[in-house]
Amino acid sequence: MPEGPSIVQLKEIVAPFTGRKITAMAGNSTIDQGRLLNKKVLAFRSWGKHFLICFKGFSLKVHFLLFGSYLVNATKDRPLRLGLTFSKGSLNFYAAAIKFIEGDIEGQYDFTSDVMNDDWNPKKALAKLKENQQTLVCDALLEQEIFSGVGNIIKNEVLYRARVHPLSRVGALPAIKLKELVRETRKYSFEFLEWKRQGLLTKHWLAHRKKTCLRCDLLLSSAITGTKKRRSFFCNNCHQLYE
DNA sequence: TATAATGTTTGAAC
DNA sequence: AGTTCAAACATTAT
Repeated sequence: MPEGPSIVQLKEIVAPFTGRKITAMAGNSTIDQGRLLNKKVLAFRSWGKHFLICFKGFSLKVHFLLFGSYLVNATKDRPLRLGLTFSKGSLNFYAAAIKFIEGDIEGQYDFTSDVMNDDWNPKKALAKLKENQQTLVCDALLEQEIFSGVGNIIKNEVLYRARVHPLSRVGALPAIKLKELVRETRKYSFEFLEWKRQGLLTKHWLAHRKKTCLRCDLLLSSAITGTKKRRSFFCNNCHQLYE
């Protein structure tokens, strides 16, 4: 359930718990759960795929990895990782990686690299890309220090829209194409969020897990690509390979 | 029902 | 000592 936009949606869903005190904790998380008792949530924040629950002096970082999930005011038949009970309602995490972060969140995260953040800085992303000339674009898009929050779906959809072959070298892309990639990554991430809210995300996939190219009507290629070894879907006809 | 998948960290092996 | 790689984790739609 990861990728940045899904975490932004989670923030929206739990917003009513802001300012609430935790009255009980449960679950198999090995963190010092007692520390959370009677603590008031100051804010829910996020950085890429990191979901952050901020308290005075520390924060709780929740990462959903590949299979993590959450339920609000509900439980399911799976081992509970961490359950937070508020005076009115509860927030339950399953199969997530959870840790404390000490001190103020500011300074520990560079929010200008988060594609969903108001402080997102496309120029910085572009500059970082230019420092990675040899990197394949399929890897570069998944680089959290450059595009925090981008996952495999966003990668595939952005490359399809920009018509860039996943095995292209960053350094081989014309400057204008590189800019387009950065712009499209931000744009698609917000479309992802909107479609996710509507429950129509998968309906709008153009490339990810698709079999045929909507532009060419040809079969899409599906291959594990890059050093990150994640699957890419691309059309050998309309995705341009820059090398 | 077997498989693949919206992901990252860790520690062994080169 | 730097780099690569498999393992581990853990769930569910297709």
